[in-house]
Amino acid sequence: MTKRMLKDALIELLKKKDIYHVSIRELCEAADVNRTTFYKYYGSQFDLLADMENDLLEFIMKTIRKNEEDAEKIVAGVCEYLEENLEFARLIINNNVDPDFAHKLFAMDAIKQSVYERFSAGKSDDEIEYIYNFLTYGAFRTVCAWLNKEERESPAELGRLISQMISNG
Amino acid sequence: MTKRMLKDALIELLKKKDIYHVSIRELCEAADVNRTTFYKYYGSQFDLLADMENDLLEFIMKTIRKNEEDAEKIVAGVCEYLEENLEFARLIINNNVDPDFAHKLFAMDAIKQSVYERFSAGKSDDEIEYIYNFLTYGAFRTVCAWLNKEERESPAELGRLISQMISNG
DNA sequence: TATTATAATAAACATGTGTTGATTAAACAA
DNA sequence: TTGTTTAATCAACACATGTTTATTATAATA
Repeated sequence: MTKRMLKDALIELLKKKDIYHVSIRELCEAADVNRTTFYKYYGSQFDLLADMENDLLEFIMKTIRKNEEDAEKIVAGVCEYLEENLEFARLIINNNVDPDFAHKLFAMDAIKQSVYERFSAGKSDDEIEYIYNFLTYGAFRTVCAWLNKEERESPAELGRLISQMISNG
Repeated sequence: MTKRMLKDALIELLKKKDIYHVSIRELCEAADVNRTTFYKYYGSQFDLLADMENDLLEFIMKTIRKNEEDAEKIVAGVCEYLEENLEFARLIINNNVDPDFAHKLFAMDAIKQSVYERFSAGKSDDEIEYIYNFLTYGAFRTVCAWLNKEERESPAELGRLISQMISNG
């Protein structure tokens, strides 16, 4: 598949330079794909990276949905997968092409629900929405910091820490 | 000043299209600045935008540092300024050129200190660092959501809400 | 005033971008 | 096999990018 070759080539190139300095020409050359073909699928390097981001998201969603128990288990599950694909995950996270990636990663019913259950008492819808935003992005950033560390706690431990922060402790 | 003209021109262009579709040629034309001159100062559109981001940060820091009291007042102060420059602030926030913008915005001693005072008991340095990350990015995202709303609460109210979320309530 | 840094312009060049229209290759059903 | 559809290539195009080298304004200073 052509798309696969382009993605693989981009991963290689991103080890040497950041996304802004990857030219479409060299990308196509590395992937051995015609430049016209690239434009048939993507509009830019960023588009391609965004597509790879979605691959990651989809895979995580599939992996996770089996055991949608509580927030702690979900976060731990996500982290486990991210750690298994450490290089790629770091690459996606640190190139932040999509400002809504955090939202997509943690916008799961199970999490939203647990936020509502925990915090909805006596709060307006607007306030709850703020809280939900606050928590998902806080959690996301925590996961990023964790991923970029060399000596990481276990995914389970981080899940515990984050769910503790969410319900505060 | 040449830089000023480039910045003003970019603001105008960003009202019509996003940063990826602003060409340096048209930018220079709009600013009435030679293209070579542009490259003397900046490497790309993104560079220019990042510089504008720093302007915003610096101004906020100057405005805020007078009354570095508690987290609530600081957040309220930041929001107040952002609201006064609503168009520009939205533009910067929604174009997220710098993934560390959140950190820069809230990485103030007063905030860090209040996090430490509130949460350091019985926690390792690593944990505290996670918490600090969690809270600053959560707060940042909340401010973003607030800024993008049409009918916003007052800055003081948001400051209250965020400081509540930080110390949990 | 003449002198000397500094900022901005201008022309030009090789390379990258995004799009077109025409051609070839591969896959598959009739 | 043939014909048909779809994917990929190729050549060529106008335009943008990033850099260089030389030239002209515009200051500030002696």
